[in-house]
Amino acid sequence: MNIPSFNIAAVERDTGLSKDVLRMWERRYGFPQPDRDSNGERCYPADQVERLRLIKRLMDAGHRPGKLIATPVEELAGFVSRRAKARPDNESSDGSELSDLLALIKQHDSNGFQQAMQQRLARQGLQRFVQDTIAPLTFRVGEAWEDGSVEVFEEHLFTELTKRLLRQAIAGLPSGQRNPRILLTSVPDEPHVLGLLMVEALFALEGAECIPLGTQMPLLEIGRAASAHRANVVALSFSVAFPQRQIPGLLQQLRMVLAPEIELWVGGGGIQRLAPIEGVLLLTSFDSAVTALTDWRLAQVPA
Amino acid sequence: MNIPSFNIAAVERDTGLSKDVLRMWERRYGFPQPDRDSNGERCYPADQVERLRLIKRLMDAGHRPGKLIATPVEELAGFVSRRAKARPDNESSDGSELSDLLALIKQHDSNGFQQAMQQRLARQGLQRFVQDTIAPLTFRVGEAWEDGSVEVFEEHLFTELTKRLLRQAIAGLPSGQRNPRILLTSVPDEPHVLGLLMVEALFALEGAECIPLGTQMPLLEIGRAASAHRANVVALSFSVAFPQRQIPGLLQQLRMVLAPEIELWVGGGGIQRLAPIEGVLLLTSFDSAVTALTDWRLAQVPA
DNA sequence: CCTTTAAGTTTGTCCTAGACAATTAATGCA
DNA sequence: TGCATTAATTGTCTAGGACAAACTTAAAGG
Repeated sequence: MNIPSFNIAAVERDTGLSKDVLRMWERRYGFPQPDRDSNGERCYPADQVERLRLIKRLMDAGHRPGKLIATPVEELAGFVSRRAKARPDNESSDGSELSDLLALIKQHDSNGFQQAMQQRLARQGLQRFVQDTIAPLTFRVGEAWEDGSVEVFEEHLFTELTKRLLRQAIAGLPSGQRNPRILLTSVPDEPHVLGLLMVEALFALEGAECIPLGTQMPLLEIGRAASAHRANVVALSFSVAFPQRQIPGLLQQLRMVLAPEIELWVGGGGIQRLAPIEGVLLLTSFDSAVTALTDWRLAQVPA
Repeated sequence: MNIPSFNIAAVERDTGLSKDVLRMWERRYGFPQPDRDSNGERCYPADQVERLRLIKRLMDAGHRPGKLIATPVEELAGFVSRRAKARPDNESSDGSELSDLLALIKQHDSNGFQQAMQQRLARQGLQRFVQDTIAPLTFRVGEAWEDGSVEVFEEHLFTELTKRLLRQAIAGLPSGQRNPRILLTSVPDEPHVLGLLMVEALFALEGAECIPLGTQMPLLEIGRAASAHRANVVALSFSVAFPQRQIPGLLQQLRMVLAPEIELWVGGGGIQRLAPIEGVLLLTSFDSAVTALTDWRLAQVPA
């Protein structure tokens, strides 16, 4: 019947823009400009929701809302990711292989993608597979998402299939009593798990005992879990999408919640430009993660 | 230094209670009653956050907020889940085996749990493992979470380990060109994936081609994904935790977004008490899911 | 006595509009 | 050119009012 129209809660869900922001933009910029139902409540037409999603995507890519909203829709499509722009086209032989993998995703060829990845895993071994295939490929997918050449559902498919691959690979590794005990999780509002799985694979390869708790653990729960599992280390991951400004406060709070003898390691795309924090170890690369593990073991020997 | 205190956004994150609700309760019931910082903004002490989390848990178990807030903290612990109360103690031999599995989780024995589950999988086969082990165990964990005998992080551990098991089992099944093509996902704000994995296992066993897109797909994206993957069926899952009242509206919207020849199947704990919806097939049990698949195939034959 | 209908409570979400702090951009000055 | 200060931008918080949907309880009917 009537064209689907969205109430403010639905728009928040579908765009990721908070109700406060939606109302504020309407007040300040005059967009969006939803209809009102009999009850005076906002009804967003589908095309405005679509434009909002585009704007959000470009904002995540580094653009500013004021400019974006002032720009007519047609021009918006021309905006390109800052990241993608900044990176020169270093199409090494490896880069083109990654492009092939990406192409499989864009063709929605799940089986082909899985086979190609399995092959690479067998060829490279788990460690190099994580560092040289999954990590750069994830980055490429993020870029492509930003510049609009990959749809959301394609990104979801990639993530889901890659998660399965990694979990399978991890399950194949030996387990048992190992050291240190590393608890892996993320804070609330951080649902991305790929980074955690990648680092879990590396840690497990190095002989650590990994305790994967999934994502989105409330801070107080992380503290309890660490005690209950007698963890030596709590490892968190923040994706590039996580609001940067919240991270320092979160880490300080968590540091206070956590027993002092438990180390706190933090990694992921979201912490690359972060100032150092007392009592928190920032892992800016996979190599630094492995180094952290080695260092921890060295520090234990004297004791 | 100072005791960790939470601003309203942090409390929303950690409790799942929206800012609006937090402010409303304060206005109506006088609880919570946060301090104010120099800027007049709410600062929730840790103990109030803790009580809010307890209240939220009991609300999810079916209690009403008005009563809960009026009740002193000590008594709150005595409240029990309605579900758990309703169910008589039918401790069959199978029930006690499930209790053993639950006990492993409570002892934080990941390896023991994984081994026990692997054993059951081998003994029962995938279909019965899903129906007779994973499903009732998930239910038991939900109950135990409601009555407080299982911590949040224990539930997370259970979920994570079970996800791995299921994904591994699914990966072991044959794949290729099969029918029908079923796209599996969930709507935004529905992060629970276990139900989807269970039904994916069943569908895959029956020879369907499953396209897992993970959770939390915006409605418009689900429509696009269904077209792009040429799906015959879109299958959604709603957990018991999902706000019931939103479901009918969501499904109607999705039905409009979706091409009419694509079927929409919906299952999960959240739809058990739902009124029928035009053009949507409600799967209230695993058996009905398998039946739906059979019926779909029968309907295709004449064409 | 049980079932259904009607009235009354409870509860969440939405509304407006103002204030301010934190970030980012732009200016002036060395 | 590089750095410090001012200015613009932008998100989040606050307050209290309104209302509809969900749930409870009371009343009426079979």
